Amino acid sequence: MKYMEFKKILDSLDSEIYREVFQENQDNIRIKKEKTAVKNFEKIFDAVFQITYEKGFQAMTMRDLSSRTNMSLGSLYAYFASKEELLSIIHRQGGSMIKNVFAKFHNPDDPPLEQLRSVIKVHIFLSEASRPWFYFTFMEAKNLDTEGRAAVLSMEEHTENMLVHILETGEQQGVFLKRNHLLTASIIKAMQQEWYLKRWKYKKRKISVDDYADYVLEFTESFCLNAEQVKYNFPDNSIGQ
Amino acid sequence: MKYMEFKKILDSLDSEIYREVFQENQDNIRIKKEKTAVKNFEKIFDAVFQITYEKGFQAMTMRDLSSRTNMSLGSLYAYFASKEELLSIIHRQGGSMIKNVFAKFHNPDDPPLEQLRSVIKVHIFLSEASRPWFYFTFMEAKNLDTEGRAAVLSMEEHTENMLVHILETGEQQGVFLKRNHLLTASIIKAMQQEWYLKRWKYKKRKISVDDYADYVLEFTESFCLNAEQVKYNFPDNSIGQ
DNA sequence: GTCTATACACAGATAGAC
DNA sequence: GTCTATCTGTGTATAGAC
Repeated sequence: MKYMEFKKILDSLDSEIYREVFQENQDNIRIKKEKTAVKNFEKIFDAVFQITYEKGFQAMTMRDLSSRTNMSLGSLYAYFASKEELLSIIHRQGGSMIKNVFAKFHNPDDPPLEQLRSVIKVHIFLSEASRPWFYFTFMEAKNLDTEGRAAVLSMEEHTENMLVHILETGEQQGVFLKRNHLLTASIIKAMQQEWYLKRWKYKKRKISVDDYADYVLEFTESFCLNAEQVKYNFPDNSIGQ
Repeated sequence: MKYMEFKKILDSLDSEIYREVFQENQDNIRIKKEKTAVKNFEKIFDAVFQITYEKGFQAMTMRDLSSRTNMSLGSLYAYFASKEELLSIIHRQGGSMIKNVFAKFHNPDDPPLEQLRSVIKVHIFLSEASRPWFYFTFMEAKNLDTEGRAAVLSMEEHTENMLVHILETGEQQGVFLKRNHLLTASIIKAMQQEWYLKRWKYKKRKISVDDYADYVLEFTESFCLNAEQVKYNFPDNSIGQ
């Protein structure tokens, strides 16, 4: 799968996000018209991502946010009760979106090698499509309350466990080598993270997200794959699609 | 090399750091006695690292710092002119320390494979020994002024170029495979970074820094090493020490 | 729903006694 | 060198007109 295909499928879901934000917080905000709320939540979120990328959430003042959105302070507070709640809304919303996408693209009945490739690619592609959110979550997690931090950690563990399970199944089937699968999973996650934390670097070097994902796959497979078994299953050079 | 050996060598240099901080900033601070300054700079730096790890530098107030160090606000301002200058001092000092250590442990005349192993290990070991500083630099880099950010980036490029050079030399000698060495270097850096960004995770799982460094090496070598050439050079199983 | 004006708290920083 | 007390700016948040 290439990034463009992924993006197309994703976009068909994407428009729902801000409607969800409105509906989930309907009781706590003063805005009643869905159309207005959706339009402005999008504007607010985008501005938060921009400013936070430049100087961090703590350093962002409500006046920064006001001037970037062209909304007054008073208006902003009609959409959320406090700066801290805004942080919490962004986190919650992003988290639920991520989970949905993963569930949609993951098929536990595929053979392990295919699952491994798919999980790695989907994670990198998703972090490309929603880079502001991934970056934001990583950098601002420490500003969350206890509950929020727990949610971030549980997500981290969830994706790691997914990888471990795939690697173990593959090992049992003789496709993957015997390794410390938990450590392998952590290192794969580190490579995925690299993409959204340092994207400016790859942009400068004209490395596309497809290039990067393929390289991560190659790196990972050279370590995990049982070469004998693979030769047996794929006698021609169809490996790597 | 094991972490313990590395740490012993490092400690013999380490005691100098706070004396350097004093001497380099002697003109800008009101404290005149070296002994007092050194003792308190150490206390201040440690407190900053602790608090920043919990909530970030922006969110740290001078009053937080005051109560954590048991020094009054007035006293603190005898050691630096402003909160921003404190940030700058910490960054500058750490940067110069890192460069010294790298220079001390890197021998460009060693064979490429040995250099690769050494650079990877030294980086991980150093980030273990000075984890608060590495973590601080990564998370707080965006709060620096233009000059400071440029320094961080140049350090990042410096270590990456070191790796690229080693991989190229090795390829020419037939020890390493032909790869996109710049991408390989970036991914190695991502694996190194994982250690100091997520150290709590490995502590929980009882993975030591030696375990982790060895795993990174194994991972990297399975991708980079030219298996034929290695067999030729090391007919027995002495590989990996 | 959005605005301006403002309350109130708390941050960084300094003065000056000891 | 260190302290307490205090100044001053700026941040979050709200009240109330439109």
